Amino acid sequence: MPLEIPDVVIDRLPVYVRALASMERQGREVVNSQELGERLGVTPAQIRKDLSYFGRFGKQGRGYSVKRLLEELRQILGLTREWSMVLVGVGQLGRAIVSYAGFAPQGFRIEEVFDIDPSIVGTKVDELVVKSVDALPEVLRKRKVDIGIVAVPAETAQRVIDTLVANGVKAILNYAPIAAHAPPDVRIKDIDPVLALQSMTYYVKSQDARAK
Amino acid sequence: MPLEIPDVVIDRLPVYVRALASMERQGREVVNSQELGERLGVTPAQIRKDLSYFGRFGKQGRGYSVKRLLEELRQILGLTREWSMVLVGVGQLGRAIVSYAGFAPQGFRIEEVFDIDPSIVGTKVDELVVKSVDALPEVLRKRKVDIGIVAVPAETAQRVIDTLVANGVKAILNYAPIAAHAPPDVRIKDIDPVLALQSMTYYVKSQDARAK
DNA sequence: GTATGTGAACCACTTCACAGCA
DNA sequence: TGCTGTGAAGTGGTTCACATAC
Repeated sequence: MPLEIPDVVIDRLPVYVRALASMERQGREVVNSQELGERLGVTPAQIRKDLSYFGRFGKQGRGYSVKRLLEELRQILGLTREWSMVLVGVGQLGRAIVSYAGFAPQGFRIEEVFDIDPSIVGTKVDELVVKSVDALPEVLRKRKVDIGIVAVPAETAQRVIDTLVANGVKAILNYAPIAAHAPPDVRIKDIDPVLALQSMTYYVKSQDARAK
Repeated sequence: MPLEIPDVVIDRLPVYVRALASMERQGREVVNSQELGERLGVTPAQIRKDLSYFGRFGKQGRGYSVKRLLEELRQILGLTREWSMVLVGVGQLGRAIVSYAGFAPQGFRIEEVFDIDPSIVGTKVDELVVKSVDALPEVLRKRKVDIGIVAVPAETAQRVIDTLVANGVKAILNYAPIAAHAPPDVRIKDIDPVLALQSMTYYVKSQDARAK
């Protein structure tokens, strides 16, 4: 229905969901844009505008029903169902991702894991038997896989992404330190703590200089 | 010198650095904004404009010296020195962060690790003896610590951040799933794969719907 | 001839401010 | 009365396009 919703808006919705879920657990029934904004470091107008892209979920003079808004946003984002993922790259990083406890409670399941190293293939990681990357295309064709997680070294990351894309994966979570390329209908999100650090240093460096 | 440089520009510089470093390793001497842009999925004008905030590093008709530009950007970002970090939270995630091989080569060193759990305090993680969070303020006052990494559960994350801030830490890498609060002179970057996944589902969900 | 550096034009997102509804 | 929803205004970042320099 809504045809031109900015990406930044979509990126904020999960943040709202997280806050609302927390409030719901605390038994809160109603919240207004003012309070939600303070909690999230966002202006109230921003929140209202964001929500207005999708409908009218509030009640004037009252605010938003926490439960209702949470349900609506989950619906909008597609968080009411399970999402199946495959992980490629079972090194240290890959192992950490498999055992990360944050995915499952939110409905994200790693269902298969792959690696290129023959000495790893066949071993178990957290209940999952590591398969060869050679088997990746076949598995992608057989199973319905929603999301690919890439945790291979930089050199092979683009190739892995190409394979995922070629076999119909439309969403990729990329931990490799590369600027990944993919067609516009494929979403890629990068997780790169080093880039995050390297931009923060700019500001800290400036502050140091000023302090002197 | 830098009048009003947008945060987004600063965020892109490390990406340029990474690409240039890769090109330097490959022996490339010169690059123009066109090619760099294609490599990174950014418009050439964007690159030129970004760089123009800091100086004139190119040569008309030729492009940029890879070596020179790399040096300049590293200087600007403060990547020519080592940065000392502390990690708070030595659970599964924290351990993975300590052993992450990507930090050290870029000059980011985890020098101390802390946890609240008495059964973990005193044990070793990758050469580092885990200290009690109670000792965190003292350590921060004694040692010069540039960056704090937060890998504790959501419930305690804000408290940890407050402690870091109260003791002079100006940059925080936050892995906890919360909207962290800090004064404006403290930079916080969040690493949250779940938020990344939860926004991608929006688009994949839409595509699925369209495909039917 | 070729690619940079940059003011100006453009575009996108954010914030304002207020009408409208509970 | 209080807070939402939303056009309109404002802000900030991106892209254009060309003078400039090699």
